[in-house]
Amino acid sequence: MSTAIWWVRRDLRLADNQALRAAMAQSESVVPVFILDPRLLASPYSSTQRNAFLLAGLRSLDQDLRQLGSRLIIHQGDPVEALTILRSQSGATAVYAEEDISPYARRRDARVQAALPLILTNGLTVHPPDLLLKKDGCPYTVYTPFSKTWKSLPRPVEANLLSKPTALNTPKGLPTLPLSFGPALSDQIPFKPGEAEALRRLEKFVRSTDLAIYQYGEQRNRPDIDGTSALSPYIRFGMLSLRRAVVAASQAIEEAPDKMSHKSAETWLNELIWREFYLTILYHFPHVRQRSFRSQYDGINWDNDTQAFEAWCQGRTGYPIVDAAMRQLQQSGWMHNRTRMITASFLVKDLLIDWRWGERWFIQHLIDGDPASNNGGWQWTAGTGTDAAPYFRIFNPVLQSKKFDPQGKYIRRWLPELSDVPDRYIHEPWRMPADIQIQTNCRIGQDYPRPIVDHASARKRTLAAYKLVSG
DNA sequence: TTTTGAGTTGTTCGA
DNA sequence: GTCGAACAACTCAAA
Repeated sequence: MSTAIWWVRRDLRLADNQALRAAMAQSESVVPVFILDPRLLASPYSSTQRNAFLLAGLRSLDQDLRQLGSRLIIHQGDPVEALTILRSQSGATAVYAEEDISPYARRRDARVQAALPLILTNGLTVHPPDLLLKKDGCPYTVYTPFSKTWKSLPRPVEANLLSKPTALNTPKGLPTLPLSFGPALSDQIPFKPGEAEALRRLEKFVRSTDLAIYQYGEQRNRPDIDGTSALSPYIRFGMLSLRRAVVAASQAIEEAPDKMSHKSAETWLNELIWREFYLTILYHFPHVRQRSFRSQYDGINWDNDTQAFEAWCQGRTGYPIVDAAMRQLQQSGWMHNRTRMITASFLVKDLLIDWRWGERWFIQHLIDGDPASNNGGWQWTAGTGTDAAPYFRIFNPVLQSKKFDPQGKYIRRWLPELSDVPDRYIHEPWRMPADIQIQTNCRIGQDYPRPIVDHASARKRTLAAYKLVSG
């Protein structure tokens, strides 16, 4: 009887899993394995809560596998060694895995491929990154033409998605580690791990009676409203395939009742394509993890004030929208997309701190932290990346706050010390007269920090620093 | 090869 | 208070 190993990495799902499908097609018996790679778990880019989410996700996958008569094998250690051991224990003839594109993953897979019969399948992206190219054969570096070509290619349809396997034959008696170890997921993390939860959320977003996907265009920018799909942690770990999300988006676009709804659903699809764009960029330009995509910006003379950086990390800059967002990140492991841009712009352009410092802090705290999207977002904000914001486009944290959190609901949720501050001063509490500061228990400089920089002068300093290297 | 049109997410200033 | 222009030219993709 032939046996194959299904090596789970960031595809913690049974439905629409091309690696699992390939393993099942080639073998009567399949061994699902996850390898806890100490190099990843202890990396300076790892996050305790993201690791906890992963481990909880593995427990959930193990439960799903038990229902099929199988189970998830856990190994700890170097992947080449672990797979070699597992191969001799199980008598497997091949290892199947979904291709990953990060520089570390590709080096690791090349090492495994040199030692073992490893077969990589597509599935992380809808269109493989080495196939979606310009007519001259080079990769796209601008989003709009990339997305046009992406949309011109055949779209996945529901019928083509593999339904969940109904049974999985796995050899018995393989040694495994218990999944009870490791950090626990904090109760403050508003994401329940697992494939079932991912699908429930997707259904709710695209089909619920409140038509969330059809209001996405307007509501997605409001951190005070639950207007986003909040699917990013699930897509990050493959509890939901990008392909399945695209199918849902395409159906919603087709069935849209009016023009605005149509546009909204199209906007959400574009967000999925942005994810694919940045995965493709990292695949073709791995140097972006170390340096600016546009090399002239490596010469920026950053201020890199460690005290200012610490204030930003801890949410003590004195700008409420920035501080609320940074506390949301630390407490809940997630941050709204609009405030990711606001806080990133503040770090880079108000504090003149190297975008890589912020990139690292985000990846150390985000449950959905993904090297490709995180790097793409930071380089976009810093103006150093592909298709980046022009460097003179500097967010004004007060205007952004007034525009996207008009009543200060988001601010008050994450900054209880500002809960009694009147609406009039909620976006810039340092303007409060002294008597109101006392009445509302919010003395600036004591209960809540004074702004650590003046936006107008910080803006001028940054424009000058960028101008020096651009041109 | 040269040319042409276009490019996620803004802000500030002055009329 | 509202509006358009300036920010600053540059790179990319495709004809």
